[in-house]
Amino acid sequence: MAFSYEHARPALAVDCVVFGLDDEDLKVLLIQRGVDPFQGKWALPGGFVRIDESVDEAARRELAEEAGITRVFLEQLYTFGAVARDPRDRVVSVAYYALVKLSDHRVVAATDAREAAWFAASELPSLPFDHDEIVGKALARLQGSVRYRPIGFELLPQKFTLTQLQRVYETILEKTLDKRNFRKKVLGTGLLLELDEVEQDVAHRAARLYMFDKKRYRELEKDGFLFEI
Amino acid sequence: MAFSYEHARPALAVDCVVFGLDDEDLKVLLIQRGVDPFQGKWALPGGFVRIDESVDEAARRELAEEAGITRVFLEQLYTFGAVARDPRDRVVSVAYYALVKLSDHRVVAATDAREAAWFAASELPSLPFDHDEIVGKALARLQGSVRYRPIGFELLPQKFTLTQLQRVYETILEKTLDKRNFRKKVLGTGLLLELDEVEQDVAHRAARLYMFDKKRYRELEKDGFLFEI
DNA sequence: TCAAAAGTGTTAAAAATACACCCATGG
DNA sequence: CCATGGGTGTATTTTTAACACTTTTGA
Repeated sequence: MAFSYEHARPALAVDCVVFGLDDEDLKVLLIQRGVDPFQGKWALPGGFVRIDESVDEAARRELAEEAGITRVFLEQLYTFGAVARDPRDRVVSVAYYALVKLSDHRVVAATDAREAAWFAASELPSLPFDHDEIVGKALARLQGSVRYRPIGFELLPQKFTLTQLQRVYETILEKTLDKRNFRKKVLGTGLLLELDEVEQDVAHRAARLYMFDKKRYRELEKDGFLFEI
Repeated sequence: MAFSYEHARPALAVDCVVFGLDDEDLKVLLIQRGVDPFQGKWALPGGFVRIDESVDEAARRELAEEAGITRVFLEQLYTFGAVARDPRDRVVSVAYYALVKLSDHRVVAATDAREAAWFAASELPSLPFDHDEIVGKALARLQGSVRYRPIGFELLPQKFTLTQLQRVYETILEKTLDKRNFRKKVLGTGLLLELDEVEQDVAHRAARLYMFDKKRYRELEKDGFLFEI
């Protein structure tokens, strides 16, 4: 079956920059390409947009198919439309970035026999197409967004310590923060629920656990409240 | 001549939200559609991406063709990819927003006999496709960007008074600002060149003219300087 | 009892805000 | 001479930044 159009059409693809955070650093998920061009090379997960799905749906589908990742924070990043960004065909790609709780996705499901693996964002191999540029833009967006929107929580388990949260910000912003000032500020937002629980199995005083109060955030947001760290 | 592909492909279009500022308010440029669907209705300027041009180039070309607008600030906004956003065909649209000096484009060149006109952003007619949503997103982006990036100047003549600049911010942010504090802040950026000129033909004391120091901004930007009003 | 991280307040500096009058110009 | 907008400084409040020790816990 073939499809015919009066004018030539670019192919339309999606690519996803998936971020995760572990004890060491910020990670990006890469997939070993199963097809040419660049077969065997590490690249961003992605694929072509089908005719009967939205572009957003395509991004979610590719994440699920290629990495077994579902129900994550996913947001459109930028559309890359240079004529020669793909050496074979004209392909325009809508890039997305995702934030996942690494604890949930430590073992990446490489579904169709393709390898998937986490790489430190600061030590990525050189990537095919314009994927280096896409990752660069995603990092910049992440750094810009994390201070003004409550998305840092997406990288942590549902229950987390304030020190873990501080590490999220320090890792993304690439600078150290003052512990007391940080706590003052995040608790000052009124968006952290203090739980009657502490972390388990640590070889020192156990820290209190908190949750992000998403419901309250949505209410405040309606009234024009701006999150800021 | 027809083009045939193994898989069905969405058509790829661009749409542009062009902002201008006059004495009254913030304006958006609309074009009367020359073709179906929605022939005769006011809509955003735009059109299909050609196979041999980048998406950015397509946006600039459409602006030039449909409105005679060239050499303006133009930036990608968001890609709209819902399946049914166009009632006839599957069309994914990469939206852009542009800022123009209305003084330069007061008379819009309606090239191919189609009408073009400026509408107050707050009183737009209801637009076809998802163009209402696109304009909404463009306004939100403009409001978010104007405080952190020196783009307000794009709406003014090269030489402007501080009162004109203040009006840019007041109009976009939809709130009044204190004159003394505003001046303190913009002059404090060190990015305004004070000229030895004043405005002409006003029935009161003539205000001093300033220019944005783009060269100096680019230097400071390299060193991590962040513009902020 | 030691190591390791949790938890906690105050002070100083900087930035943001509120606020009102005189000045220059053209009509 | 008057109407119109141009231009200017200070005091207060709020926000941010700097900074160090005691507590808890498990090994």
